[in-house]
Amino acid sequence: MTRAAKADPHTDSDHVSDHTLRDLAGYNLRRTSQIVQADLAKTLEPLGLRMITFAALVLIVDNAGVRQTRLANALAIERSNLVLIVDDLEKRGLIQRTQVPTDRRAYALVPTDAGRDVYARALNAVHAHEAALLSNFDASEIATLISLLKRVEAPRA
Amino acid sequence: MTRAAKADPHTDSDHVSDHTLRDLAGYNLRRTSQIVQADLAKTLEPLGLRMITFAALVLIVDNAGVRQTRLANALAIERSNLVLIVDDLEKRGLIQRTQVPTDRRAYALVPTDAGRDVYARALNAVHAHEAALLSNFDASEIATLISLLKRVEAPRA
DNA sequence: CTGGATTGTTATGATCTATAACAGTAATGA
DNA sequence: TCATTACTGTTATAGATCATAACAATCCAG
Repeated sequence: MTRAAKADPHTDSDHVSDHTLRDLAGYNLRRTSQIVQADLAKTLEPLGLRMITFAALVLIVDNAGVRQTRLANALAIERSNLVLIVDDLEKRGLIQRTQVPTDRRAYALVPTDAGRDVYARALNAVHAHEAALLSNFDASEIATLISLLKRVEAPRA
Repeated sequence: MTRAAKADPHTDSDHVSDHTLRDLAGYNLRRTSQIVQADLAKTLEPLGLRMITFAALVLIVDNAGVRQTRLANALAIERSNLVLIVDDLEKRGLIQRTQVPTDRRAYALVPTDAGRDVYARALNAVHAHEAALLSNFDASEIATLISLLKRVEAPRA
């Protein structure tokens, strides 16, 4: 047996009270997000995708022809950090950088058939993951959670 | 004027649709958490605290005498990473590593008066920050948000 | 046409995190 | 008792993540 079974009622030495932190939305947000992201990463790993790579692929499929700067804005990451992500997607044949006729600086990002296929499979995996993650939530609770999260974010948009 | 005022109704080239991602709890969690953490960091910066250092200080004040391994568990970080955090708090005179009579390997972490003072001021700042962050939420909505976040996390505890 | 802005890119440093290894100490069980 | 095992704090290290600055090529406004 591990140390978990230890019980020593006359001392609280193995209980750390974190109620002060747990009353803070920010702390709960941080903790919950950490857990969910770690879990999601495991879900996407078999598909060879990281969270941010998956998100980029989704936006490229849903917005064929999008350019990198706009994609970076939508993902709330720096243009410079998007470069390697797009490189990765392109090297694996999931998207292509195509010329924009009206602007020779820019690339229009378009998905390949393989990209659309991985998109579909990844999305299924993520949806299954979320269903498992939120198995003790009903539909309205999930909607409430997402709605509240968006509202926290919204005033800054 | 910046580029923001541009409007070109016959093309959606400056609108990136992210509804697929926005339907995912995990993605919203990630985005919201990023924003809140960045904001919280700014709140704590004037006090010389990082998020995790603040959290550690709170737990040490609320659980005087706690040992490092238990503190790391409560914060969900590695023992090794806690060392520098505790070093920092100790160097700045906010806590002390004191000997545990019954176990010469371990240190009992106790706050100093200065530590309790910074704790109080930091907590006030964070509470004010959260009030501003959630200014368009009523009390019950905040409670709901925190409760839902805890429930996502709970099955893994 | 020219100066300023934008696009994608590279390089770089800061921060954060997980892992492995270690010495010292404690606990366990034969 | 003593030998093995487990735990504590620590150090070192490598990976991931992220923001910033600088750059050439290109576009745009006056």
